[in-house]
Amino acid sequence: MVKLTDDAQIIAPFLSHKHDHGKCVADAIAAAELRCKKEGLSFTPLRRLVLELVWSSHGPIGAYDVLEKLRDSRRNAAPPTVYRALDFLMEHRLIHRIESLNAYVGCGDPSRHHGGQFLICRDCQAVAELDDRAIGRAVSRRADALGFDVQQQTVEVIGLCAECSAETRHG
Amino acid sequence: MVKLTDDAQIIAPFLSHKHDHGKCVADAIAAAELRCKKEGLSFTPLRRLVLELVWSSHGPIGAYDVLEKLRDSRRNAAPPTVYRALDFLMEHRLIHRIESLNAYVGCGDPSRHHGGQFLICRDCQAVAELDDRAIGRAVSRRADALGFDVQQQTVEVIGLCAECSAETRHG
DNA sequence: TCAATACATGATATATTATAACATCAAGAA
DNA sequence: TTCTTGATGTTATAATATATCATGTATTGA
Repeated sequence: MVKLTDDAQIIAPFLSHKHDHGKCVADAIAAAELRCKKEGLSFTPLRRLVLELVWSSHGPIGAYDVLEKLRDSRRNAAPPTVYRALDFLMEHRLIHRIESLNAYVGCGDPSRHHGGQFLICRDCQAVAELDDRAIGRAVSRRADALGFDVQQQTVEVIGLCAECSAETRHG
Repeated sequence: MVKLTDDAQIIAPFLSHKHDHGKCVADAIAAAELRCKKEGLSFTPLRRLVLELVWSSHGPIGAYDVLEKLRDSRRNAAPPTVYRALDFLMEHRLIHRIESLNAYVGCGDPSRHHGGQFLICRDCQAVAELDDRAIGRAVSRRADALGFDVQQQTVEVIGLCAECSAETRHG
């Protein structure tokens, strides 16, 4: 996790297109395991596997793509199998849903409570997850002024990540 | 349109649950007509009708609900009929899509360019559309810091509007 | 005016995403 | 053990969205 100021943190940064992804996945699973243990959650083999599959793409992945991968090991897995596991993982904030893509992405830091803010690269599909309180506060301030009781914030920014943006400019 | 500060405007406020909605729709259509004329856009009867239907609910409405209403006057309308009209209206910012609801809502002020920020009431489905530059700027600042080239911002806040929130508290 | 063109719509089929409903199984509590 | 609860299996279907090709209509430019 990269600390920018007291106020803004990058929960999951954009990564070089060729980072050590095996380690990413392993770390994420370990963190999830830890948190489930702490909170007495039932981190079953299925849920663990689905979490691995979501992480395996290291980008937003659709439920049916997860299902396809899941079928490598569980031949008759059906949509509810996947959606139930995804629901569990979302409920306990181990993954996030990207509304504008109908897709799911691993949470970069399940140990902390944070509003999901995402930068999504249109080119390489990479996602950076932020926790920028300046953003959250700007939203809350306006909502408060209108007497609106905020339950959930969705902030999704589509564009080009630095790496892809550079590639585009240079040919 | 309500001006809050130099910086933040409510494009479309929460309205009392019983406001004069006929006027709302009429105003929206008139504004759309004006803008299409100015920009030489083809505001066909179908597109106009779909825009009216989207406004008629004065809240987010699904494509298939629009389709159902459309069939009152166009018996064999099919999904592409609606989706094409919705695409046109979105492209020209006469309506917005609420990603977290898979639904569409009339744009409160098509004459100005603005990032869509929405407060969505979970209870009464009302939507307030904002253009709060503090929010937009907070997002842009962070994106810039990461070299991210922003193309589109989606900010959707789910919760309870003041009216529903009061009802909840008082029984 | 007429053909050529481009845009808009009609019509059919199908893809993609998500949930309902009910059956079965497995683990722990009474 | 039996009961209960939560997790998963299984089948069916709902809800949302797009592809494709045919047809119609408005403009425009020769």
